[in-house]
Amino acid sequence: MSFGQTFKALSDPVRREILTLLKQGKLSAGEIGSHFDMTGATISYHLSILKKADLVYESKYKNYVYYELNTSVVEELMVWLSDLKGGTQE
Amino acid sequence: MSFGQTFKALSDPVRREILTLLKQGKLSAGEIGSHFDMTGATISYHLSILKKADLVYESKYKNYVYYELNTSVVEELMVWLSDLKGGTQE
DNA sequence: TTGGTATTTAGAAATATTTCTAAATAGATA
DNA sequence: TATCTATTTAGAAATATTTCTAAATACCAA
Repeated sequence: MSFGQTFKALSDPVRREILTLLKQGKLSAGEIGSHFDMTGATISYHLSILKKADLVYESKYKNYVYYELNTSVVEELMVWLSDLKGGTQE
Repeated sequence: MSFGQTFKALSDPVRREILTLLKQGKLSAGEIGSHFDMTGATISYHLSILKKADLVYESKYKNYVYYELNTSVVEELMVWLSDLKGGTQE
């Protein structure tokens, strides 16, 4: 994981919306795609960016690929931001 | 402020290092530039991105332009990330 | 005013990103 | 096996980003 990669992943509105959808729980690539007016190939591209940034992980069942939020990386970002702000609890 | 703009600003390593330098306090554009092996024009470009993202604000004194961290936007990002993770205090 | 220092703007080149269409792969079922 | 559905990969086009050099602007000081 690199902060650059993670922040870049979060800079795109489609990817932020995918992550918001995944707050609800695991979804397949197709279910995610149905929320957007884009081709499956484009959604697959965005999912690959989120995966490389470790913001999601994937699991396979039958011929579906499911994606799920990885909250631990979100926490690492919060720590970095908190440190930037100047101290953990102020 | 838009989250997209702010996350994009944070995705670049030079800009993250500038913000880290500014944890110490206010610095002029030239002082910031002296920490990098880049032209002043390039530093000015990065500062403009940080300014548009509201991550820094600037003040002028004599013929210097000083930059300072704006922590309130950092807090807004933390709130967004915290919500993504699912709840404020868990 | 003239010249000096600090910073930004303009324009160009190299590279990266986002999207599409078309083709490829993976796995399920008839 | 043959075929269908779900998803990813490849390649291309449009756009955005990052950096530079050169020029412009801003402000101070002699």
